[in-house]
Amino acid sequence: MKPAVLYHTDQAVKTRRQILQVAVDIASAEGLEGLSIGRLAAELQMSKTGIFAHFGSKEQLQLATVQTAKAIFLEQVVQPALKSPRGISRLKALLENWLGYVERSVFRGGCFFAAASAEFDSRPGAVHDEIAALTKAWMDALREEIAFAQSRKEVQASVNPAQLAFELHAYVQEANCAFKLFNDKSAFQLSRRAIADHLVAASGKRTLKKSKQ
Amino acid sequence: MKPAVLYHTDQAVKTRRQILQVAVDIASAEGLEGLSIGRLAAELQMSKTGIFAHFGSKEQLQLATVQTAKAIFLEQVVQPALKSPRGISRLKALLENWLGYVERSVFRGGCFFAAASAEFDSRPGAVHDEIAALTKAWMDALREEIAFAQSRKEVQASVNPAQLAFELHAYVQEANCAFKLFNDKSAFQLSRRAIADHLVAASGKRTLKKSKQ
DNA sequence: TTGACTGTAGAACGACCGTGCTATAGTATA
DNA sequence: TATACTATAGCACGGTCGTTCTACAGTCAA
Repeated sequence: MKPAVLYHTDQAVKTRRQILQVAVDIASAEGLEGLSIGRLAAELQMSKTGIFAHFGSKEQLQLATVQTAKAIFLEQVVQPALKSPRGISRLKALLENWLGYVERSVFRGGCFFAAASAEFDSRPGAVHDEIAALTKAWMDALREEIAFAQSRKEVQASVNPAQLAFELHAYVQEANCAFKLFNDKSAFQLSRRAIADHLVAASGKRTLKKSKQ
Repeated sequence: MKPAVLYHTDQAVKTRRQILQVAVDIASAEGLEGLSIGRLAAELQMSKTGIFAHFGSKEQLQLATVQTAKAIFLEQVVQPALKSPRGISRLKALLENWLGYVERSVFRGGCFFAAASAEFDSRPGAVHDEIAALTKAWMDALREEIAFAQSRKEVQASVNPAQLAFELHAYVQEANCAFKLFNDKSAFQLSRRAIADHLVAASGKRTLKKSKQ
């Protein structure tokens, strides 16, 4: 592998960004292995070398693609949620933004990380490690938000934050899987209902149903 | 594609079975696309032609592999649960057997169908359709068992069977994903806890905790 | 003993893979 | 205007893929 050339010019940065935009789209639907350099070259009307030189190896291309997906995820899911106040409110925003990001097909193949996780969960390497780290960070974020909500009495003290995070994450993941496999949007409805009911239960309020607002 | 030869001799049936056993193992860990005929030939010390002739095409090999996985799943998860009486008891058995089948690594790559779903959810074809049909059948089985439990008053009338099936399925799927990605068995504990708590809630009994038995 | 048929091997095909070498047009610097 | 360097192209390599054609040893029926 060539030690990944220099490439610091404005144009090079722009080209690299264009490549990665297409790469993320392909990878989300056909996997990070299915993402081939020849395929990218054809799609971008460039030579294979032209693509390759920007990364130096297939693995580096995959890692850069994951970083690009991470940036999109942060922009689409996490950042908008930061406008909501910490605690149950932000937790709801994170989950709802996640569902929205899958529902409106930000990535052609559904959640990029769900697809990448399934693809790399049984093989070693830097790509696996990166995806595992990012997934863990997301789970940690959910758990910490729950813990914060608990400190504000928005969530009952008897709730185990890791347990609740596991369950909420399971709901959104399941929505993604069901939607992609059956191409049926009703999975989002089930997921939203599961989240809402569960959060009500965790809050301890019997049946709230805030009338308006 | 050659029209998949005749092959009805005892020996041919045996060979085919041996091939598929290895195929299922490879496919669960490296995907149905990663399952290559050359790889299979090397593993079985046969020629590529020797393998190929049994199926006629890669797609037929993949479909046969899915059928083999289905048979194993039925044997490991569904059949043992049929010993439990219908209703909440059998529902619990189905879920627990599923967790056990992942936990003891019946397939090297975790749940075969979870992996195959993620791999084929974004592409058309017979393999996708078969996997979707099998996944749907499993979901239907959960839902029907819940509906039966409801008819026996084991589950509250207010519960929507499809909703509960979605949530329970989400828990087991999440256990599989977390276990494979992080190689951490604690996911099973979280999953079991989620299932148990949820079934208690659905049964309507406030906090049962049957003392012994 | 002959002949048909079965299961497998060997070799080859065209296509695509990731990667490396070399050349070159374009740009920036001197 | 001459020089250095950047970003990309062209081409080729060895390898693997799914697939096909042909050959052949083994078995079984006549």
